[in-house]
Amino acid sequence: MAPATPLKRPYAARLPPDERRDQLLSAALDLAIERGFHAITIEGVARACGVTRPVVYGCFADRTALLDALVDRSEERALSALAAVFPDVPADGDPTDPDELIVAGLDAYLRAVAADPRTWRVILLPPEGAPAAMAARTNAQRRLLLRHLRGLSDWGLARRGTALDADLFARAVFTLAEGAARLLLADPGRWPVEHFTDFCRSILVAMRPGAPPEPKPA
Amino acid sequence: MAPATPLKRPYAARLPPDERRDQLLSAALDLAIERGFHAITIEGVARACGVTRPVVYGCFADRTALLDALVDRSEERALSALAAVFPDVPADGDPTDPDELIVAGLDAYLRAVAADPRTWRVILLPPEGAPAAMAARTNAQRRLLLRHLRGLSDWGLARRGTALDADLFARAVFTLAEGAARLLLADPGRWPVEHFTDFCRSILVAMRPGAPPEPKPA
DNA sequence: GCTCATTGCTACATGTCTGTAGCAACACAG
DNA sequence: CTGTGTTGCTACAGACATGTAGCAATGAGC
Repeated sequence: MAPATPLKRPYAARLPPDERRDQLLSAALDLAIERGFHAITIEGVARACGVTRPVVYGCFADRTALLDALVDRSEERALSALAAVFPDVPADGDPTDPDELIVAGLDAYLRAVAADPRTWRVILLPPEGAPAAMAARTNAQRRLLLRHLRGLSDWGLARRGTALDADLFARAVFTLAEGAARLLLADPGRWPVEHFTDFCRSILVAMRPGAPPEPKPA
Repeated sequence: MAPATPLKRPYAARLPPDERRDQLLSAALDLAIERGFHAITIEGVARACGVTRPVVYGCFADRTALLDALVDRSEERALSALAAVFPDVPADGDPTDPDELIVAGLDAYLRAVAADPRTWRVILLPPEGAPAAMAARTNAQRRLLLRHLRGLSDWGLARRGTALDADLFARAVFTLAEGAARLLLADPGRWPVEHFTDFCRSILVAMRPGAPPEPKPA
């Protein structure tokens, strides 16, 4: 009989290894987001690409290598987005307003998250079954980021003349920013970014020291 | 030969079903905390109690039922702890200071978490492989709690004369409280509870409407 | 059109966990 | 000490995912 009814599988289109690799990673990410990481099975990823298991093993040594590659890619994307978001600690004479620095940073961060939700979902709202290695790596990056925010806080609180624990302040800002990002991801469309930045600005304004001290002693 | 060397298994002590059930659940919780939920395997739980698999099946219909029971127990414990923490919305004439209400609530919450870390760890720092059903249930409870906090915020912000979005304020307080609790759990001993309550009080004091420059940015 | 390196497929062997059936040890009542 | 019900054990069968070996289809270059 002619192969008019290729019941099993219609011999998938051939792809060069690099493209296949990318395609498989994207499919794996979709599976993780929609049905959890435990749904990232060799068979599952292969099916999602209309391909059989040995094809996956052609691109990744084993399931662990696939997951590692997925985490690598997400981390890479997130970090490159973050690099554009966070300002350096301003120099001594810099006239930048600390409050506006925070608001601008929050705005940029939230827009970056909204612009690439698939990547940030995996980081901020880890789907079921996320590998421990991934949590470890995102937490390591969080610590680095926190260190940077701590530097900014030292500078900003001093400049503002606000007497607050800089460590906890940095952590609070970070926690709230991630919380806002989670709301954005969980319910896109409901929360315009300005909703959060306006709120942030209101709080900072409310916290303005009523009688501002001397701007700088030299 | 005498059974001097019971190589395989020394016939575990017999327990009535209720006690066995509790023991199995505790062992499962330990496994989840130490090695992730995927380590909760029938065999693993049984071994941890010095028992064989059919004993587990005597107490739970299957693995899913075991996990459900574990989630039930955690939820129950957490909710009964929370019930003692959160105050009702004060009546109209009540002279309670809103800021002190927040600080006292935070204090009580953090102490409740510190008093039962195994329960709260599972909720606030879900180990690897946590079942989606569990996340769904804790999130449902979070929504309820948030509703209550929203009521308190409406009252407190009005009474204080602070013009802030009550919904976001409630969410912010909740997010920060959970963040503080996570720090407590992740690194017990490093963070005295007063560290957080003092910081919280400092912020609220700084936000006292002493000299609000302009209420709204046109 | 043929050749041949490349890409994908079928089929197998293995390991780990689940869930069940039927037997064996214990301990308490009398 | 002996019966009897309860609790635990050994042993089996099946599901599902992994990872591998060897064959088959494809299509670009001559």
